[in-house]
Amino acid sequence: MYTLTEENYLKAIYKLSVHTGNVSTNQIAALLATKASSVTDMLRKLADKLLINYTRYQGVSLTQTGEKVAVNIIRRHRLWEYFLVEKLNFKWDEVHDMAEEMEHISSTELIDRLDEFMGFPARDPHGDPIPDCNGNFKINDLKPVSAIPVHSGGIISGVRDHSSAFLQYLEKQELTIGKKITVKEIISYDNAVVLQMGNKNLHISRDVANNLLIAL
Amino acid sequence: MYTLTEENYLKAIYKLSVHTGNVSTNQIAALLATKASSVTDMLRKLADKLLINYTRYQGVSLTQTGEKVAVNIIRRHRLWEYFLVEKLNFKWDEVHDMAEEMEHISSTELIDRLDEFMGFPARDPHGDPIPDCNGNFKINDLKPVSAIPVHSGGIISGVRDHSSAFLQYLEKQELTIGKKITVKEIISYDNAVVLQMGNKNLHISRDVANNLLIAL
DNA sequence: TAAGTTTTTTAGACTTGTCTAAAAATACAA
DNA sequence: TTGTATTTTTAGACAAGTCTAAAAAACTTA
Ligand SMILES: [Mn+2]
Ligand SMILES: [Mn+2]
Ligand SMILES: [Mn+2]
Ligand SMILES: [Mn+2]
Repeated sequence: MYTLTEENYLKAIYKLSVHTGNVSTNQIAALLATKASSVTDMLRKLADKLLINYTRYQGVSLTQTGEKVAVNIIRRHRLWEYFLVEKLNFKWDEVHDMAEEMEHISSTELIDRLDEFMGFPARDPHGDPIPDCNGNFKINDLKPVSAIPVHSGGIISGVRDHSSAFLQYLEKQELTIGKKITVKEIISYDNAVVLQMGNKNLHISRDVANNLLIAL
Repeated sequence: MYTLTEENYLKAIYKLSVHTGNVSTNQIAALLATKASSVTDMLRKLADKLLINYTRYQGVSLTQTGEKVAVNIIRRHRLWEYFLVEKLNFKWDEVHDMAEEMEHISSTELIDRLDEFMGFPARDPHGDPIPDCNGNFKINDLKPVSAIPVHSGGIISGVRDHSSAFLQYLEKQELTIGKKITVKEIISYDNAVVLQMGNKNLHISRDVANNLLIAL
C-alpha cells in the first residue's frame, strides 16, 4: 500500500507530533538522518496522497488517514519486538533494529494472528503500549524518576531513552520493567537520586532519572 | 548486505539452475515477471559483485558466494512458511506471499533463533527441505504420482505446483503431506490415475498426478 | 523596521531499478 | 551456407528517493 520510505516518514511525523503540534522539516530530517531538501520532496508526495496537512513553510501534521497508517506501523513494530523478546529470547536492547525491518511486512492478517498467538500483549518490552487491531491504545501516564518527590515511589514502567547503551545499563542495575522502587534522597549537589529497591540502595545520575519512567 | 531486488534475482537464478545448467536471460525475466533488458542490467551488476558467472549471450550460473546467498534466502523463506502454518495456523496455500516479504529480513541471529524456537524443522509446509544454518539440506528424492507403476504407492511428500489453486484442491481431496496412497489403475484413455487412500478410491487427472510428489 | 540569521524550498544532478525501441549476436532451417 | 527467427544486449528515458548548492521565506534582535 505505502512504500517503506513513506511508512518511515509517517512514523517519524507521528512520533514528533505526539509532544508538539506541527512538525518542522528540520525535525523530520534529524530524526530520519536525512537532509531537509529530501524531506520537503517527500512532504509534497505525502500531501498529494492526503496523508499529511502541509503548507509550505508551515510545518506538517498527519491527517486522520496518515495517523491511522502511522499507528498501525507502531503496532507492528511493538508486536514484533514483543515476539522477539518473549518467543525468541532476545534481550530488550537487541530488538529495535530487527523490528525496524519487520514493521514493514504488510499483511494485516499476519499481524492480527501474531497478536493472538502472543495473547494480545498490552505493552512492548520497553513498556510502550501496543495499539489493538483498531488502533486503540492507552497513552502511558508515566513520570520520570526525577519528577517524583522524596519518600514516594512506584513501579518501573517505561523508558524515555531507547538506546542500547541505556537499556543495557538498566539491565545491569536490575532496573527493569515491573520493579518497585522508592526515592530515598536527592543529592542536592548534582541532583543524583538515591533509590531503594528491595533492601538495596542504588545511586542513579540525574540523566538516568530523567529517562526512567515510573507508574505511581 | 544485498538489496531486496538482488536477493530476488539470486533466488530466481538458483531455482532455475537446479534443473538445468546455465540459465538464460529470458528464463529469469519470465520468472520475475520483468523484461529481458532489465535482467541484463542486473546480471552485469551481480557479475561485478562476483555473485554470478556471466559472459554476454552465454547465460549465467551462480558463484559459490551467490549460491550461499540464494540458499540462505530459501532457508528464510521456508522457515517463515513453517512458522506461519505451525504457529499462526495459516493454511499451506496462504503463506507463500507473506514469506516472499519476510525472507528479506536480514538478521541471521533472528532466523537461527526462529529455527531453534520451532525445533529445527526439516521441511516446510509444502514438503520442501529447509537448509540448516550452514546451508546444508537433503535434496528431496521424490517421484510424481504419474511416474510410479500400478499397484505400487508411497507417502505424499511434496508438490511441484505451489499455486493456491492446486494446494486448495489437494486440501479438499485430503491429499496432504504424509498421507499414504497406492496407484490402483491408470485410465488409458486420458492417463487419469485412480488412487487408493485408506479405504477410499480417488480419481485424479494426469495434470494433478504430474504435480503430486511421492516418497516411495 | 532593517539587518542578519536560520529554516525551508527549489534547481539540478545522481543512483537504483525499470521500461521501450532498436541493434547485435546467436540459433535454426532451407 | 545463407537467410530468417529468436534471444540478448544497448541506448535512451523515466520514477523514486537522495544529495549539494543556491534562492526564498520566516524569524530574531537590536
Ligand atoms: Mn523499537
Ligand atoms: Mn519498543
Ligand atoms: Mn513459498
Ligand atoms: Mn514452500
